[in-house]
Amino acid sequence: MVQEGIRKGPWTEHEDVQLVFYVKLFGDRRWDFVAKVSGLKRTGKSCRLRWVNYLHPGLKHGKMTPNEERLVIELQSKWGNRWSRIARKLPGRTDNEIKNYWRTHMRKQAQDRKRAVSPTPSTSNSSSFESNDPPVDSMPFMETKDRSFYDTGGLEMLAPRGKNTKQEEEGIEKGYSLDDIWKEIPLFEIDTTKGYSEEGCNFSSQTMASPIWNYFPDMLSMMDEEESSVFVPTVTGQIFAGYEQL
DNA sequence: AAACACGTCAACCGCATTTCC
DNA sequence: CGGAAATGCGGTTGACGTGTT
Repeated sequence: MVQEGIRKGPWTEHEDVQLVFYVKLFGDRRWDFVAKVSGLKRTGKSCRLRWVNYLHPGLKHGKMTPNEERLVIELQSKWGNRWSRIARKLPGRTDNEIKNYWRTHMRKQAQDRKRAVSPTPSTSNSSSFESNDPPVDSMPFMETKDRSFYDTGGLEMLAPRGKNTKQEEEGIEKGYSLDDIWKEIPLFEIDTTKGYSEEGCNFSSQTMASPIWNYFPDMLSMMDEEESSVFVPTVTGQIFAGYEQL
């Protein structure tokens, strides 16, 4: 699959919209297929990454809470750099995010250590949590099943999680600019009178991190039927008029 | 106000693992 | 069962934003 003209670098808003749309249609498993069918000049790999790290509904985009930070540190000391595994214990956080956090954390720590070449080497080890903290498994917000949370596998994600409300608030506090971005996506050209009305949209900011979902409320409920291929030409034709590369 | 240093984050790359035929 | 393709994971990099001098 040597695709010519593969795009790299930052994703545009339009690409995001397009990707979300097609992931909703075909699920988040067949990335090569999604990449091809969407007309995005991206590799399946790249699409997956974008989805997992940025577009997936339920992602938290704000700063890590102290609890999360603690958990990351503890789990890292327990499991090492198994970022995706650690991420599974932190709903709404991605392995990439955690990895990034850890790097920053370690750098800071290294600097601190350098500075304070400590006279009291009393267990100022990399993991100051090793002994004192309660077992991770007993922590309250570890309810995620072992399955990766960004494993939407289709429709499951649509069920309200009802867990993120608080974090959403925190996200807002951080000036979560995605909202703004999404609002400007020229997608509203979708004729909302044709079945994409805003009523009936249960998702809203409560459960969905990405406002993109507001644009596809009804479509989301159609996702079960993977074979919505009939749906594709019509709807996408409307939405992405001028972008069809199918 | 400009230059520099530092931190953060998105995205790429290569390798490993899993799935499919 | 073996090979090819797809997917997942972890390491790394580069761009950008912010703080400091």
